Amino acid sequence: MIKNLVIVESPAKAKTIENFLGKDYTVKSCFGHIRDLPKKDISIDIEHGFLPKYEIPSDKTKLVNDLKKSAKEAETVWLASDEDREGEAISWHLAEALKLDKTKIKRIVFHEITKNAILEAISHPRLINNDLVDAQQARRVLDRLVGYELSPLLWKKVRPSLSAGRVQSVAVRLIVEREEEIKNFKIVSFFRVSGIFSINKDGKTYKIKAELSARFKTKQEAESFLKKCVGADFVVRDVETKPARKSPAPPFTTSTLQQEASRKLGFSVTKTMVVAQQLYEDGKITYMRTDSVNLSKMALGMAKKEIESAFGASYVKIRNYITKSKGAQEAHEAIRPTYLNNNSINGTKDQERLYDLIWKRTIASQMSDAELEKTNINISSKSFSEIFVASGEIIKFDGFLKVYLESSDDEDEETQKGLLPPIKKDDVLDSEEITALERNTLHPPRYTEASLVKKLEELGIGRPSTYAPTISTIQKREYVVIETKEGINRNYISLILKDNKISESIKTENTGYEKSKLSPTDIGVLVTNFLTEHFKNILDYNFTAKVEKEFDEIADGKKVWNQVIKEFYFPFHEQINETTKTSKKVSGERLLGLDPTSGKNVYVKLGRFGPMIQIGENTDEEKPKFVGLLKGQSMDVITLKEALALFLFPKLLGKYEDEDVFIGIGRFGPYVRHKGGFTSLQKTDDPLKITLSRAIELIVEKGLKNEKIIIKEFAENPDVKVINGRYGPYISAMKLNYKIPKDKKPEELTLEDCLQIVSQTATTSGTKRAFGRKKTVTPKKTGTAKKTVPVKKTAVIKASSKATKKSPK
DNA sequence: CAGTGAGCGAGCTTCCGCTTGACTT
Repeated sequence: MIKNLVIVESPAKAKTIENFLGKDYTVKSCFGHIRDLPKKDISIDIEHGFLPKYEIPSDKTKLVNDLKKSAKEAETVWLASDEDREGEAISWHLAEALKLDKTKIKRIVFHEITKNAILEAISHPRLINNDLVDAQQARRVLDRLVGYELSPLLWKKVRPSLSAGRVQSVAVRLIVEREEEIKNFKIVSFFRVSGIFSINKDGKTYKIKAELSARFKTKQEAESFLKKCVGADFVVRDVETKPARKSPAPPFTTSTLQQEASRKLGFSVTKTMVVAQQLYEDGKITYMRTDSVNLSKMALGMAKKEIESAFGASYVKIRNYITKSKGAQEAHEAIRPTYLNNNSINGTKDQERLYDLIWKRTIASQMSDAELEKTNINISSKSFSEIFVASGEIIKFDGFLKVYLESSDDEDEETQKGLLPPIKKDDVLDSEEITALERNTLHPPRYTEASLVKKLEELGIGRPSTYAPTISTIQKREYVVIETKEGINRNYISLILKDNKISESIKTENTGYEKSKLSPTDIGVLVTNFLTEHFKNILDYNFTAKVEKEFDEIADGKKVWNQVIKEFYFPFHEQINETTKTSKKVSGERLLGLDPTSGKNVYVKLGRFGPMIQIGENTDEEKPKFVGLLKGQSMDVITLKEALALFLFPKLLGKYEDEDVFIGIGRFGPYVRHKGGFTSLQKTDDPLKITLSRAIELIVEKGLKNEKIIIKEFAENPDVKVINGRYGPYISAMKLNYKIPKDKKPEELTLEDCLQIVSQTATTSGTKRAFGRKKTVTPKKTGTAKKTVPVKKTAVIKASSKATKKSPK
């Protein structure tokens, strides 16, 4: 018998809370939302006040039934989902789906998982806030309407299976526009002058590096300046010293954790979240999806104690940080170690490194400012009006810098700063060397995953739980790719004045190298241009901020949710209708020139399967010739020559083992064909330049790999094999696959062992079942949804090639 | 897995935000 049932969102949280509450309370988790709009269609009754048709997804029915049973037994059901819009809606859905008796419900909230906070919450229950629930419904319905009306339009006008939405389309737009800026960026070169000066004092020689305050546009100007420096006097005009302070960064939120883990550890945003989830489930850190910079009183107390004992009381400064980000809902604490006295943990390397980062950031956030002293030495001359400046910085008190300094995205070359020599006003300096180097202005940097998250957060677009998935989605849709751009070698002029002589030389530098940056694909550009042309309002960077304001008004009871949706929807739907009618299909078609052999037009355009080259017209009697673009080629810049080169495939390279070796370009990119077998080229292989010996290498490699796939075969029974699959070894018997028990070594299995495993799996119903490739079964009647069912062992189902066209990947 | 791209038409694709395992060959 359950007296009190407490429902929280996360199972890890449930476990912790149960310990605080004692045996009169049973704590269960609902694993986030338990109901949603079905995926198959729009599921909103537009005519009747935009009534959403919710359903419990199939993978949640078991869970909901279990909760329903417990709730029935319980005297009181405590709905303890998070205190934000989504959390309130989760409580409401629970009340509805579990058919809870209103008198049994108590809604409670807490922002930190401490005994006091929980007990405090229990003593102050409230009712479900229906205004807040309505605000969530408005959010949900708006996103569904936008997503499910824009996407089908793209299927018609651009390409099937594409998608658009309030968040993802703006994310892609940011990347497309940045690329456009880079394309239009005009590189300007200039000359930067710096000098090395020296002085003898008290028997010692001091050297000092200073940079000229002015820059020169041309070589002539730089050269004439250097000429003025020949034999010039250099005097210290003044020495400015001023104190400065640096404050620590606030504790981590999801977004700042992703940024710092990317800059300091090189993690992708997904990797950061996976590792953080592991730490959370181990009880090592607090919840990792949060937009709050707040720390609990208990955490502040622990931080104070920890800093005092490690560094002394002068290093402590307890601070209250205030969230600056737009639309923050602050249902949780900042991300911090659960126990701040653990300055390290035992775990995987990644876990240890991420924990270390979180620990340092949290501790530093409660430490004193660093105190600095900045010094500028200005050096002038009678021979010219410009000034050389040497800057130095010394740390008077390190404060938080003892443990942590936030990294920055800026890639500017940092000037070396440190202690300057003891130089005073009116000191006379000798010039050792003065150089003028040609520099170039840099285009704005492409986004990294993490800097895109930062930008989205600034715009108030997306939530902590969606940053990583959004970045995955726009890559899955092939709107953007993550690439490392190799820099280009560029020559630059160097002028050096030394021993009263000016020498000129040409040097080379590598510039423009960018690692793992986001850039748009042809499809990304076309879709973004299409959407910004016809749906300027949705693609507007402030669209989310605007609707969020309305959601807030709904939450405050000042507006009615479906009225807000109505005002948005009808004009939007009209835009959809209008565009459907008037807009042509988008193909990005561009005429490249004439094909010299046939005299026909050569076009580049977006086809059903991606960018392609077409020779001839669709209307021609003879079918046009087609070929897909290679990876790395873009519709935007491809030339006629490059396009025509693609039609040389499949190309005969030579012979290997008496059989022809061909290079071709297929559905999955460039390949080698030999003896009827296909092998994909590696990313680094250029199909236009590949040699026969490299192709043979690939064929041999593939052969070796295939040998390794089969671990064991049995002559007595060819139907049974032990195979090394993508997800580890398994047994294949009579076309069905079986897991190998953990205590058995795959390479030592005998035929008898295998058959025993097969028979045991077959007879044990429930948990252990044979698994096989999922087949899609077409229902007899139209109108019913397609179902995916695993192949049953008893039924003899022949695999038809059509049914397996969905390859898993 | 491997040479598609017109057009016919059925059937399918798609959103954002909460949460974790289950599952893949």
